[in-house]
Amino acid sequence: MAQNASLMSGVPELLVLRLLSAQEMYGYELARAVRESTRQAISLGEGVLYPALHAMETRGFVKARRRTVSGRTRVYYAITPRGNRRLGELSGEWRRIAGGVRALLEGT
Amino acid sequence: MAQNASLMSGVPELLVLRLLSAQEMYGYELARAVRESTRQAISLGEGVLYPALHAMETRGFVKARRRTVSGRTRVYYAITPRGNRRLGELSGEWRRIAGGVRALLEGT
DNA sequence: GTAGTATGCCTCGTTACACGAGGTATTGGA
DNA sequence: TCCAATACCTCGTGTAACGAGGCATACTAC
Repeated sequence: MAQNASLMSGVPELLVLRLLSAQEMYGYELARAVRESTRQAISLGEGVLYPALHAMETRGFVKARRRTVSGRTRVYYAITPRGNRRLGELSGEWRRIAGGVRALLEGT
Repeated sequence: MAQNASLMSGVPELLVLRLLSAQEMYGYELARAVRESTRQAISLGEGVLYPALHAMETRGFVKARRRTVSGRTRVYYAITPRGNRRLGELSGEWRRIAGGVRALLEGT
């Protein structure tokens, strides 16, 4: 699936935070969840997902917790209160932008 | 109005092409039209608009035509066939992305 | 046994682009 | 005479998506 950098900006963070607001998840699981929840419309490459997660951790939006399951190391991420606020901001922005684009595209 | 770079990527080009697909317009006019058509949701700064127009001209999506009106020089832009194809692609991408985001946000 | 696929994490370099700040110039109204 | 609106432009900065590459383990099929 051809991703379009120039239309995806900010979206990965929004999607990840939204998924984590429902439950703790690990990276690989998040990748799958994004594909499924967007009905294959969006797929986050690992070169996008992992750096995004690290950045969000640095900024205090998520908290990481390593855990080994059947010989494999997973890094589980949980959303923080700060991350929840961020999610609120981002989804507000998204609604504003998406609403504006839709208004213009459908033009009166 | 605080613009959010990380959610706007690719959007300016899409909006401008869509407006030009209805009629020829000049830069300043486009800026106003974007604000109005998006119901003040989106405002393209000149540092975004003009470089975007130049890039689109270079890529053959629009054609520029200078015209002096009452002592002021305006640069009118018209969409090209190539630009129309580009518009089709971009709006398809947008629908895909926006649909995916909406599906995930509203999630079950 | 061993080859291939799925799981699971990571980083680096490139490219693209939004944005603010700054610059120039003319017109017209207070 | 000053200031807002019109109308164009560029440069530098910062952010972020993306592909390609790398590492390692588990499981399944041949």
